[in-house]
Amino acid sequence: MKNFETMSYDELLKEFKGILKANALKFTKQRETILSTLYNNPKHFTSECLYLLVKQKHPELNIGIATVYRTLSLLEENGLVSSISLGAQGKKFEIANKPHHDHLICSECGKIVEFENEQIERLQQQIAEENGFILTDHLMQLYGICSECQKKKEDGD
Amino acid sequence: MKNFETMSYDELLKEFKGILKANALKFTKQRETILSTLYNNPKHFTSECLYLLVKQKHPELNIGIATVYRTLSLLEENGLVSSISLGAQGKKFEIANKPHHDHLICSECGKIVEFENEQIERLQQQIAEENGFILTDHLMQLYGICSECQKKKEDGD
DNA sequence: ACCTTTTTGATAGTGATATTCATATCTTAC
DNA sequence: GTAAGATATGAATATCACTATCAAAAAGGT
Repeated sequence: MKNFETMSYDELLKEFKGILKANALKFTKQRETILSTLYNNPKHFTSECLYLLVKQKHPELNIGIATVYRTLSLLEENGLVSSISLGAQGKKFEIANKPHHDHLICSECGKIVEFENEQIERLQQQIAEENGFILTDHLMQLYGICSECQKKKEDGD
Repeated sequence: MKNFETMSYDELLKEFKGILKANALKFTKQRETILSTLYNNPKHFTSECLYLLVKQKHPELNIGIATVYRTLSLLEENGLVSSISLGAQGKKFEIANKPHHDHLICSECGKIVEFENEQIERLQQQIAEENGFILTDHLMQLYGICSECQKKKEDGD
């Protein structure tokens, strides 16, 4: 898979158009708007949340929720967007123009901190090999209480 | 949270009764049967799958799917069972009387291999600390293709 | 601009899980 | 052991996130 790290929006868009052409798919306002919204808001969106934002910022498009789901799947399949499944809080998407990273999540306030650790990645690779697996992906989420919420708790007591 | 590792069934049951009493909940045949079924079948169940097994083994209970969901939630909230969310293949539950472990999952056939790696655990702890978090939990799932599915793919081509 | 193909939004459908409610079952107090 | 008061149950229904369907609209090669 291509590496989209630190790509500018123009480069990303060019990449997207290439993918569309290669698959005989069409470049539409809706698809472009979803991509640019994700690019300009580098945070974690649920499908619903992204739908509401696009609807609000671009009412003339009259975008449908189905298109958001379809486009997110398309983008994810082609590696332009990545997703994480947070149990109760649903599935969240983010633009994949950042280096690979995992997530540290505050159970109290939902704050997400991104991190990256090569040593863990190597160990994961090793574990997969030891079990005869070809590693294709992984999910690592650390849950805890962030410093702010720790303070709040102390004050509360 | 209490540590339920390598607990015998009697101990587990005593623990469960204690939890029920503490919350003014009742000890019922259904709840007991679900706990014992999980204990005696140390594998990963979907709710549906567990429902079918209990229904088959204990037809006299005439258990309802709603009770299975309710009981699994209750057990999970109290740490007696743990779950993992596999995107497409649903949520799976297992009894939590085993040492802590993570999961290596085959994306093709859904096979789950359990593993444990102290070095990764230590690194996770360290990452949380560096970010000012108190680590309470983590989720680590490695996705790949198991050796059997690798063979099948080769034969198919 | 035309013609073919793909995309769209609205709507209905799906599957997993949650809720409702009348009845059944448990626990406690006696 | 039994009655009284509580919670739990199963069946049915509702909900939620997501997917499929379909007629109308838009894209893009010519």
